[in-house]
Amino acid sequence: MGSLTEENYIKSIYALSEATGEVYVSELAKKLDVKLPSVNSMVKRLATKKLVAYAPYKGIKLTEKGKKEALAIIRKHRLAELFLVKVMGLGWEEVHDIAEQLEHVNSSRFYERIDELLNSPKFDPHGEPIPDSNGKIHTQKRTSLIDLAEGLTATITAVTEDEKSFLDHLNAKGLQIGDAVTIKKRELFDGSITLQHKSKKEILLTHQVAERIWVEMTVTRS
Amino acid sequence: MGSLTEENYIKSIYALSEATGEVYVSELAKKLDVKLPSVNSMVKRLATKKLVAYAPYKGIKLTEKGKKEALAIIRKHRLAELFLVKVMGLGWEEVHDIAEQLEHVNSSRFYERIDELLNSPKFDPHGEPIPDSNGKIHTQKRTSLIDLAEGLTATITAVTEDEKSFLDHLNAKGLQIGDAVTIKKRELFDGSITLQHKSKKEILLTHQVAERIWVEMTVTRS
DNA sequence: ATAAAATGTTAGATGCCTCTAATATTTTAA
DNA sequence: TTAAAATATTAGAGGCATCTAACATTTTAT
Ligand SMILES: [Mn+2]
Ligand SMILES: [Mn+2]
Ligand SMILES: [Mn+2]
Ligand SMILES: [Mn+2]
Repeated sequence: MGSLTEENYIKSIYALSEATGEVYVSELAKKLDVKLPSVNSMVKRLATKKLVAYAPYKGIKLTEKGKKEALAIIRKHRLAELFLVKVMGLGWEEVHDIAEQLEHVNSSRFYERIDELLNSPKFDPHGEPIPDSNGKIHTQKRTSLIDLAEGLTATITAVTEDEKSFLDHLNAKGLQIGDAVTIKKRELFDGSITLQHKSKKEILLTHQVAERIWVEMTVTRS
Repeated sequence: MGSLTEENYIKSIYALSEATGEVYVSELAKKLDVKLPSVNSMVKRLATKKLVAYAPYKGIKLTEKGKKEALAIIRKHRLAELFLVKVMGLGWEEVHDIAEQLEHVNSSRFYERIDELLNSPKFDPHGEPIPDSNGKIHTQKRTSLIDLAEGLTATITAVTEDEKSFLDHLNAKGLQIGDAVTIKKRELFDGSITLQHKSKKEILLTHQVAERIWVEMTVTRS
């Protein structure tokens, strides 16, 4: 295992490569909030350790070894988040920051027990899939709320952010994973969406918020 | 809060000062398994930060600020250990190493919840007192097994080590905190002790082991 | 009072991780 | 095809935490 810093680089490279394919040194610098030369030298170190392959102007790519390490850290992060919610009773909006620390705990026993206590869970509290202990991850195809036509009903399965401010916002709106929602109105002007919620309340979401919410279409029978 | 390294220095200084009064740079070096000059420069840094007062050849002393920080870390360590045993179902012999990592987690929510779930516990799984959130700690006067006369009965309240090998040894002997034991025989030659245990078995302990076990005299009525 | 033992310091270096300032290369767009 | 934009590198430095090698001071025991 590498240092804490190294682990955070690997994790960020993985996340960015999922989102955008290539990862540029400059992107990584922005994500990690460090300056370019810092990233440059770390990427060299990671390349020496065969954790990444790097070609300037072409981007950084994790090697198999790097990918495996990334998935191990993500597994620990997500297991920790779910544990904090299910076993310790914390809110889904407050677990990410703690998991950022717990993901670096080096103890197979600790994570074995968490996995057992949660009965080998498949999803974290934000609907993100938890890689299994071999690093296998089930990526689902996802539909965003903004891609749903008026009148359709769907179930919220995940959100793409675990930043506290975003989750606080959803809490305030009364939205949770598992909730069924119907698209009442889509505004052409600003992309905002009005939902009909099980609570009978109508909920207005801006485009910015709605696009971060993933849903699964509710099966409709004739 | 300081760095992880700094926290470990503070904690070790506290532990050594409990055991021996003064703490010499050389002692600390041995305990932390680093060389003298490393300790020398760190102690200077800690002194700059007003965490310790240091006089060469006289020893290192924690300031009030340093003591407060030490107790906060010890509190987190011991809460974590008990949590790992009581909530997560790990054995008392395997929790110390994990707690060494968890004690550095920076999250008041995390430790608040642990404290609540455990109902503000007073002792860790090895019988060590848990400082309260203000750093107040209840130090008990302790009697070692080796100071008990033949024929007396006492209850095991704590052990002075949480090293795995020592606890594995006690597990193998079938001894736990809370067990009542009677001194059957004390050997003059090597200081070893034979116990009568609730399990009806007789247990032989070397001096080295017995001196690390604390007991409370069982009240005897006439 | 002196020598021995215990305790501590300085100098100089290294690895990790970061920075600013200056410069370089590659890609893309006019 | 050249200029602009995007991307990246080098040089030189600093803080933290560690080391080895050499040297220094204080305490203690004789
Ligand atoms: Mn998270
Ligand atoms: Mn999550
Ligand atoms: Mn411990
Ligand atoms: Mn303990």
